[in-house]
Amino acid sequence: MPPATQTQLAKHLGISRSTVAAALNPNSSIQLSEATRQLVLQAAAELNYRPNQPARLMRGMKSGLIGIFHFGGLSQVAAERAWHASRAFESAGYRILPYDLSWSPDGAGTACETMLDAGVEGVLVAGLNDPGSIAELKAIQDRGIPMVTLSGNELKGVPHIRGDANGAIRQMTEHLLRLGKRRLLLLTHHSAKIAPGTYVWASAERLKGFKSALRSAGAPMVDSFTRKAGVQGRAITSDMPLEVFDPYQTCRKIMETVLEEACLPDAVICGNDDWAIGAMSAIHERGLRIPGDIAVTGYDNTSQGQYLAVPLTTVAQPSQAMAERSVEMLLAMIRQKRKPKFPPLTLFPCELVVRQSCGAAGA
Amino acid sequence: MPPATQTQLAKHLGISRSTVAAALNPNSSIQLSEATRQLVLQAAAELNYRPNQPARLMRGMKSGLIGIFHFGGLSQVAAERAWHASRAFESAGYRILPYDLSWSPDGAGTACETMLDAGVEGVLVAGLNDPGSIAELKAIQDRGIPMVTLSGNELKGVPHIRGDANGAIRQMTEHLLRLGKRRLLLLTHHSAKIAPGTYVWASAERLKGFKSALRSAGAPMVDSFTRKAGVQGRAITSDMPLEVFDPYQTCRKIMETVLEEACLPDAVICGNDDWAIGAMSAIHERGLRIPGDIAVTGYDNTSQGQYLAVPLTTVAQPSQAMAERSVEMLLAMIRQKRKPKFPPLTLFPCELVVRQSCGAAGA
DNA sequence: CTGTTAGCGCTTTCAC
DNA sequence: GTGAAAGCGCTAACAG
Repeated sequence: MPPATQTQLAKHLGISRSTVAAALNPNSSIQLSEATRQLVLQAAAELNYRPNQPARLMRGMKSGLIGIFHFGGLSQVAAERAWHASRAFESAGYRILPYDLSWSPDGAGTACETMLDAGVEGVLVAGLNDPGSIAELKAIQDRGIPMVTLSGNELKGVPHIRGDANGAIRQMTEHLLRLGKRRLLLLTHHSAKIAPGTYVWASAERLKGFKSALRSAGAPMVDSFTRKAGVQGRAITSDMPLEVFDPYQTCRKIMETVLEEACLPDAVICGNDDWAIGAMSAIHERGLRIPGDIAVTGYDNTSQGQYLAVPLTTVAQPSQAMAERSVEMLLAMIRQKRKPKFPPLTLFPCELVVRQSCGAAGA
Repeated sequence: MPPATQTQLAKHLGISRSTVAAALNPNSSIQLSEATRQLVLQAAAELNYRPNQPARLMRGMKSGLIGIFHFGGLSQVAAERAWHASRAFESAGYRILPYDLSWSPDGAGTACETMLDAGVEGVLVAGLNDPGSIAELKAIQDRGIPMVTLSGNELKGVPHIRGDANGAIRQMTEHLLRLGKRRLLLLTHHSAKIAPGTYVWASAERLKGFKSALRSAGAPMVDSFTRKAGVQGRAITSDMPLEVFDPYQTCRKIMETVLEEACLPDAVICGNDDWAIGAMSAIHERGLRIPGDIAVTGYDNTSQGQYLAVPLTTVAQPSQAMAERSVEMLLAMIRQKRKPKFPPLTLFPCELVVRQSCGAAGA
């Protein structure tokens, strides 16, 4: 049941192939009578004609396809980014080839080949954090295919767009200090398998913001909390492997260990909402109260946060604006022959979403 | 930077194209000396040769690609199905083209075209529930491309695999009855936009199981609960539109309405875990206790269920086995010229996962 | 073992 | 307006 070809249409109608081609191709250089055009179009519909993409690609035609890599379909922010980007590409007349890399434990290798084979004109890398995969994207970059990275890790020579994690965590820390918290714990992740030299901003920038707020408050960073008076800050950057289908687990384990120590934090700033949920679970299990005993905050403003027993204070990124900006950039790069110069880094400010888990009175 | 072609390799080496082709093609009918083979292979690596997929496709070669449609990347079961299916396809030597339809509000139309253009040899429809999309898959079916549906809606003439929701909900209902629950409420969803004549098994089968358990217990189905003694069953099938990024919302709203009634249920059986979380949130908001005042159960055994303030009793499907079975079927259909006859429906039994939200003592 | 040739479906250029 | 012909990169069938 393969669809009819132009040759078949031509034979069927008793005309030449190029006439058929011209009729089927709206912006053909060659003009023909409306009558024949309609004749061809009608026959095409009847005989179930369908343009053969491989053949067009071989002729050097554009595919109209944009590849979207993302990582972690389960993560709501990742999904939102991809969603908004998809909408934007589609309204610009492109089709998308979405590829969820969380299903490719062996990295992005085959995924890149599939994209290349499909003839993508540009690639949006939306939230790729896997250390191995990011390197494999070079295959696409080397082919001269425009690329933009949106959140996730950076790739040298590729414009990068992300939320201002530094500023957000600084704000969050200041917020908790204002609420009277004194022993603040920051929990982030930094894969042990990451390629050396890679800047893992997700953990590094959060740490910067945390430290900067504490510094302004004149508080020291410690390795473990003490009962001394005054504010103390502490950061744990885990390199435990993450479970694909249980994003809560890692932080729960970390928190369980922390809760066995002599002096506990009274506020825990988690790197994302899933981690916050894991931390909360460990805290509840221990019979402690949130936010009474320990405040917990997240990052990403996923919908779950609103449905927890103690609604989650978190950080909201402007996902839509970020996605749309990245699409604009990518399309500009595709359309202009001379590569437009975009800044290597575009930062979007984020907002605190104050609910109850931080212990704010007004929540 | 397009990769080198075979012609370029041949020119570079001063040999004929077909020699190059034979060297590059392991199972070529033509044998050549190891020396020349190596020579070609080395040159291929040096000049960055990469087979041109469109050209091979045009020669009628197999793509080695399997399309996977899924719906709801945010849903963990959907992701698990896709994950296990991907693994299975890959270990069978196929590459996959994953396409998340939750990003295509306009249906599966363009997605189908992209798949067709890429030359997929088979398509696995994993958990597609969207009413419009399912019809559009006919485009693929009509092309004679093997297809299997895994969970989600059925498609006429396509083998379908799913969990035994009927049996699972019957078990769940019996379990709650055994725990002494008397006013049982079943909450399911059934899109209003569904094409007439479509069997929406997800809600229908759950309802069957629910009714069958109640019938065995001699309990009537009611439209609203009363204070009369004895067991009563009630079912609400909502057709509210679902929010892509907030799967909890719908059931929360339903539950809020229910909680305003005079006589409340003492057990709520939700169609999936997300709904259970939404229901729990409404119940907590109201100041009621789970499971003390109202027991709540879910379906799907997503990881979240373990991290809730009251861990969720739910139903676990054998996702991996189901995914692998569907892969086996699809591959058999692809490999055998004469279509193997598979049963139109393959049912997998599910298991209760008893935690605390149902009020079981042993939990 | 190697080289030549044909042709997959399409677009484009050039003659009629 | 229409037709003929070339060629994208590849494979397969054949001849040398």
